[in-house]
Amino acid sequence: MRERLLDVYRRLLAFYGPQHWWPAGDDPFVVVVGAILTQSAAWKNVESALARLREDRLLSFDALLRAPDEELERAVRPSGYFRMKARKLRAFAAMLAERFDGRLERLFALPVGEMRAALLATYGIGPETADDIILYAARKPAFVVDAYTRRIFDRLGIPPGVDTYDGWRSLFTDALPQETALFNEYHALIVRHAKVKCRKEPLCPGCPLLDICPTGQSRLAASAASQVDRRASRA
DNA sequence: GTCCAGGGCCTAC
DNA sequence: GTAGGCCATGGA
Repeated sequence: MRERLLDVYRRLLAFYGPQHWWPAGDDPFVVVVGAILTQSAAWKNVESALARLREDRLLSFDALLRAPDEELERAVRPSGYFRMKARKLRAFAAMLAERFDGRLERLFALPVGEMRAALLATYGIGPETADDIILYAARKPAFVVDAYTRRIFDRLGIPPGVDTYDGWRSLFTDALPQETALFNEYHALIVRHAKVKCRKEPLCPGCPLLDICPTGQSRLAASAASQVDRRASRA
């Protein structure tokens, strides 16, 4: 499995190049806020919400704690689900204040398993957002599984042991070397690939995974066959 | 007008 | 334990 997963990774990296997701140097607190705001939202809308939060000087845990509901909601509005997301941001800030003296580095100093448990116990942080935060903000190895990951690997005929979030996650974490940089780039490449080629209505011609993808091959075979049919019926 | 985007919570069965 | 509804804006 390790070689299959690395093969997919190498193909995607060669085709799309590095994605530069949340590079080192980005403020980890902003990365956490972005991870929450991006839940079921387009990244462009998240950027506009982050810009408003920055303008309103709300990008700190104590500002998130103190800001009136309306102010916080107005700032995060562009990212959608704005009432829920304002509540989630405040819940994260409250957790940080209560358990870690408001210091992100204390949360991030925990062993990954404990950090993940603390995040999952926080309102609004589910498994994907928790792994997002561990990987891109704390910069420790956690593989982020999203709907794109499931779709792409399902089409590749690479199923998880169990069809749950943790089942999908261990498909990767059990087989791959535990390297933050690898997990970071792999997830970003999966998202890119899902947007460019492996969409709900996939664009298989020219796909870098085509020769290892049974779904893509059968699609192309079917479309080639239907072209032959059309030519035959015209003749 | 319809669909979807870097999910998670809550309720009902 | 899980299927289904709900949360909501902005761009294609």
